[in-house]
Amino acid sequence: MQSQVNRRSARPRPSSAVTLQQVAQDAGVSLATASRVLSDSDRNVTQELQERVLEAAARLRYVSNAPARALVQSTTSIVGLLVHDVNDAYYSAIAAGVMEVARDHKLLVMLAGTFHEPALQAEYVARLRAQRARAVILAGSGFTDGSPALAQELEAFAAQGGRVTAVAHQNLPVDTIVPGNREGGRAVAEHLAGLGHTEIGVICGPLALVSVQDRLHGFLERAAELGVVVQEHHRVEADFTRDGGRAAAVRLFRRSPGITALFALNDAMALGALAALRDDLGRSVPADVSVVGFDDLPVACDVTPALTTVRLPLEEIGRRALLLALGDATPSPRTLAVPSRLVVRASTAPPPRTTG
Amino acid sequence: MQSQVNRRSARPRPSSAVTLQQVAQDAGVSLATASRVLSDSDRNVTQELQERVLEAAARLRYVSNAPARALVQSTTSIVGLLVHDVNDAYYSAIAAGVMEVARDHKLLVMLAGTFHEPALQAEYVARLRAQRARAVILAGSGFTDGSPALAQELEAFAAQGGRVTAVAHQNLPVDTIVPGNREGGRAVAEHLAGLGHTEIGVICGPLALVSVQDRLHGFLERAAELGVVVQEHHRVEADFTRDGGRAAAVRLFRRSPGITALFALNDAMALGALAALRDDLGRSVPADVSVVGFDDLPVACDVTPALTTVRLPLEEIGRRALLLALGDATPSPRTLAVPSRLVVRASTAPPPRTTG
DNA sequence: GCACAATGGGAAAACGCTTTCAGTGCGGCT
DNA sequence: AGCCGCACTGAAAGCGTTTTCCCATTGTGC
Repeated sequence: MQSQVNRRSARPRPSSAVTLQQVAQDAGVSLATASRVLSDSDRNVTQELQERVLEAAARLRYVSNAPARALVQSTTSIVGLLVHDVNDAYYSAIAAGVMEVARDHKLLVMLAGTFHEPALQAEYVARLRAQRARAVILAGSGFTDGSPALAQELEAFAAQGGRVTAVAHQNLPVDTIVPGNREGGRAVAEHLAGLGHTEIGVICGPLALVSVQDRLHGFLERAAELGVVVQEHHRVEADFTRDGGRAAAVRLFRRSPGITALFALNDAMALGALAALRDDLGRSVPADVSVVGFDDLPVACDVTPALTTVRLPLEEIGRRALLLALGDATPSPRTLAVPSRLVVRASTAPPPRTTG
Repeated sequence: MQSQVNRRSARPRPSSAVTLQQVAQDAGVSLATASRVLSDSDRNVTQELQERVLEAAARLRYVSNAPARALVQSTTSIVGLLVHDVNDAYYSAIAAGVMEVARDHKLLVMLAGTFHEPALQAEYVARLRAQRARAVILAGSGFTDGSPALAQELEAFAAQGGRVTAVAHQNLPVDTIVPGNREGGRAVAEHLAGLGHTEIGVICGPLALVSVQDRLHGFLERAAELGVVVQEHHRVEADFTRDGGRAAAVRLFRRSPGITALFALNDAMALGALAALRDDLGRSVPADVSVVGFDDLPVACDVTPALTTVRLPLEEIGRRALLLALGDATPSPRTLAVPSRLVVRASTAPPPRTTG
């Protein structure tokens, strides 16, 4: 007895949406003709009929049913954008670049926040596959162990004709953008070593992240080349966030008070470190301790002292990522290197004299 | 003779996507049964068949064709989110709230950046209507003159069964979230007047924006009540950005050097003003000039001095906006007030003694 | 003036799915 | 034992498009 009620009330809606059929009727033409007028087909339609259809469509405020269209064409104008955290300036910047290209190409962007859960990442790719999205952009850095579930989903997506671009991922058989992480790490090492620092602390993000690994290894590599050894206990792993950076800085200085320079593997953590040095540790920057970040988020030049950091052209990365996915599929997978650049500001200086 | 060939080769792509038909075949059941198993219908299917279908689906990595599904159900799990600028922390925060609720409700979010062009706003609503989106959230503040094109599109969208929530809009016949803009403005007036400021400059965003108007009027209203008159030439209109705020601050102080407090109508502009005071005007904050912002973006506590501002619970606004759109449609349109709160930090202090 | 190509319009098929409707086999009741 | 009803499966209709196929009409060359 309840099934009746349920079934009725479950019926979604009258859905009074205007259909092409109605437009055709209103214009006094066939369905086929109306379709030809409104969906820039290559078939010609008489001026006269064309106008009648256009007018009817405008009058009825007709917009074509995208799902129906997608069904018959088996493609859509949707692209997916996967990020770890929507409310992170790093991803906002990338997203801005993506949106720009999307606007120019009349594409719709589906934004998916994975909330740092790897499982959600694969799930979203599956859903995007279900949507028959044209492309997916993995903006968030990948994990060094390469999640197999994600790889499988991407494979299925590609098999279906979807395009994929990954940013800072490893071992994924898709077009990949390689930001100058390693190179940026090297530049930081050079800068700090050049200033005369020898006791350098490093605040890492999750070591499982590809970009963390690249930045760290670039840094260690170049530091070693320059004769600066970063001791194991001068490195701490932290959340890739402001709070993570703050806590890590405190931990690090409690352990090794002699540190004169701090390299945080992204700006968010550097901001936290700055706060910790100022509020928790009472050290002044750059007089007592130099601080370097990574990414060059807009905030970097608004803090005091302005943060020395490595600039990654994030919007450009977003643009390139989508463009790559929109380009020829033939010589795939390709990789595209995007260079980074050290930006020296006020947060770095030579180490204090070892007053004795 | 050619028709044979054409029919095969004209098909857009092999589109090797797995269909439900194939799953059914693989499982040795009918299309209907497979559908019932995979689309949580209310009909029962034998344990045995259920397993066979599930197994086949997993083996073939089947995901249902969302457009096809949308076509028959005439609804989707898509919600649209319209913002003015993707790369603006204000919208990132709202978006984060929206994404959170979207994740919990298994919805897909289409993010549309209008790049401050009102025309794009209406166009995106139309495209979202074409997509049969379930709801649209207008996160960007509306214009006081209420764009008629947008209103029309929204009406059409609603007529089709779509839900709409607007944030800080006026005269739109849709559910609306009213952030405590006016109230926040009042709190700022009280704070500054209480400190003893009488020469207060205001850096406004575009006056056509509803939220700018609300913040400004709340401020002026309360200031007047407390006997503080903000002269016309102490108010400047600027871009709602950091650079806009910076330029405006310079302009304002050139014109009226006697100002002892500055109220920027959002944090981005306040940041610019801080930079201008420090780098261009050589005034110290808060000793010479007090500065107040609005929004309480995460940066606000990272700048020096930390910014006194009005906190708007942006993520909460995002969550509420989507929840509102997902709720009952019956008692619509509704309005939901979200309170703001003054957060006093280090950028405000009593005015300097009028040294004579 | 007539076969023939070219042009443009309309009927109908197909896209992949959900859901209705009609069936089939089975157990329980009188 | 026969019938009804129950529980399930499968065939088929339809969602709103695009696109094919076919037809009618017109213009063209001999």
